[in-house]
This record gives sequence, C-alpha cells and structure tokens, in this order.
Amino acid sequence: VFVASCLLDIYAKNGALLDAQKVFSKLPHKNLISWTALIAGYADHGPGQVAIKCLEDMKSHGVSPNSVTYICVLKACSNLKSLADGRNMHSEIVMKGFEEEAVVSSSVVDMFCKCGSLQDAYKTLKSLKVRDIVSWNALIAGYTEHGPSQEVLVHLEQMEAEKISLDAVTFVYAIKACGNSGAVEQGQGLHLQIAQKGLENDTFIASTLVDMYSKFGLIIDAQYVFERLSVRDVVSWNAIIKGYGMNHAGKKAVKCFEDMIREGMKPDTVTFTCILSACSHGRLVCKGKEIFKLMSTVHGVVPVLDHYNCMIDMLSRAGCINEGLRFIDTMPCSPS
RNA sequence: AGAACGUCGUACUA
Repeated sequence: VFVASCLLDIYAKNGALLDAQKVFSKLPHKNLISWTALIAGYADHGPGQVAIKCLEDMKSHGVSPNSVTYICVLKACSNLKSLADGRNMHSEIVMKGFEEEAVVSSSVVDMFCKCGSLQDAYKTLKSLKVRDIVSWNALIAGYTEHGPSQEVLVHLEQMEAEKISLDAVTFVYAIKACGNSGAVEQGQGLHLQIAQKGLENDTFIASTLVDMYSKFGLIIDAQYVFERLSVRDVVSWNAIIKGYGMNHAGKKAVKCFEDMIREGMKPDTVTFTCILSACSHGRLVCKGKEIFKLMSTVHGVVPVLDHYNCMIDMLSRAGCINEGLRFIDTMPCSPS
C-alpha cells in the first residue's frame, strides 16, 4: 500500500495522470493521502475541473479533506480562473475552520488574486486574525499583475504599519510594480531599502532591479546592479541584454551576449528573443542573422514564432523585404 | 510513524 501511494504520488507529480488514476483505482483502501495526491496531480497538471470533481467524490466516499486537500483544490481554481468555484471552496474552508491555518489562508488570498478578484483577496486578508508575510506577498503579487501599481505601495505601507518586515519576495513584486508604472523615485527608495537589508545580491531581486532600471531608461543603474551581482544566472543575463536592447544599445547587447557565452552560461529561448530583438532595433542585421544561425546549430535552441518575428522585423526594418519574404517561406509555423 | 501542501525574477501569454 505504501508502494502504491508513492507510485501514485510520483505519477501525479509528473503529470502522468492516466497512470496515477490507474494506480488510484486499484488501491483497496483510499485514504486522505491518496485522494489528496490524486487531486494535487490534477491541480498541477489539469484539468482542474477533475480536481474539483475528485473533492466531491472523496467526500461522498466518506473521506474528510484536510487543509492540504483544500490547498490543492484552491490551486485548481486558480488555474481555471474560476472565481465561482473559488468562492465555494472558500466558504467550505471557513466553515471547517481551516482558514485559521496560515498556509490555507495565504492560498485563499493567492487564489482570489489569480481568479482576478483583488476585492475578495483583500477582504479575505483583512478578515484574518493573523496575516503572515506570504498572505501579504500573495496580495501584492495580485496587485502587481492585475491592479493599479500605486496600490502596491499603499499595501507596503500597511505591511510596515503591522510591523511585518518585507522579505525578498515582497521586494521583487514591489520593484516590478515600480518598473511597470514608471515610479522612479519609489523604485529608487526601495532599492535603498534593499541595499540596507543586504539583499542586493539576491539573484531574483537583482534581475528585477535590472529590468526596472531598464524600463526607466536608466541603463547605467541597471548595469551597476548587474555588474555587482556575484552569481549571475540566465535570467540576470537575459534582463541586462534586454535592457541594452530597449535602451538603444544594440552593440552592447551583442557584446553582453558574447560575454555570456564566453563565461559558459547556456542561453535559453528567452535569451534569443532578447538578443534578436536588440539586433532588430539596433539595425544589426548581419549580427542578427549570424546569431539566428548559431541559435539552433551551436546552442541547441529551437527557434519559435517570437524568434521568427524578430527576424522578419529586423529584415523589413533594414529594407530587405525580399529576404524577409523568403525567410517567411522557411518558417515551420505561420507568421503573425 | 512514513507518504500529499502556500507567496517570487527575464520573452510570449492580446
């Protein structure tokens, strides 16, 4: 039975839902753990409706869901963006008293944000007896993605008023919101706080700062953050390459790309959209064509629609209409 | 007893 449970979990985690379902149906005694593992599989890999259906089946088989089960079903509601299902789950959770648990309440807040209802998310958060940092971060994430960016800064103040110290996740969202809304002064203020807390070297924060400064047009500051970063991953490189491209520094973008390769960093599909777009905006047609060729041959990255669009854009900007048309003929997918 | 669980960064996500 343990072996079957583990197997079920492995299948569910990998999205092999048919296999998971098969193992599950052969279990002689389906308990809380096996039901939840199955639901987790459907929540992560879809279809989410099945996860919700499983919860009903589970209850009708006389097995009571616990907080973990509800967290998984909430994730399914998020993926479905189904506010109606989410609200139903929330009422059930409140009725059963699971909302007292921070892991559950933060998941509820996150679910409401992902279903597009910042109001429900905020109302839930405010009604909680204990608001932990994760619940706040989930709300701020929601406002960063869907809401007015000024609200993000208002919520930061509320957090500080509640004496919750901002963590790396909070800062990532806050500076992202500043970048999206052009809030230069607030962004600089947050950067100062980040430096004071010694979080400047956090890879996630640094990449977001690079992106924020690039969006402000302050490429010098973006470069400063990038250069001081001791451990750079592919996202930090992509962010600075994109930054140069956005700020009319195509040649620097190319140089940066070449540095990246020289340092042994493996470029990914995003790297190539950034660098090809930089070549396009900087009229670096030869370089762009060269990089496009190396992309699949040397770096093993399969070009997708975005890359082709960059190339067509680049060729047509340079006036090479015929070459652009010929290029379209070589595309495996249809152009947009 | 053990096995299931929450908020993050760079494209696209219209």
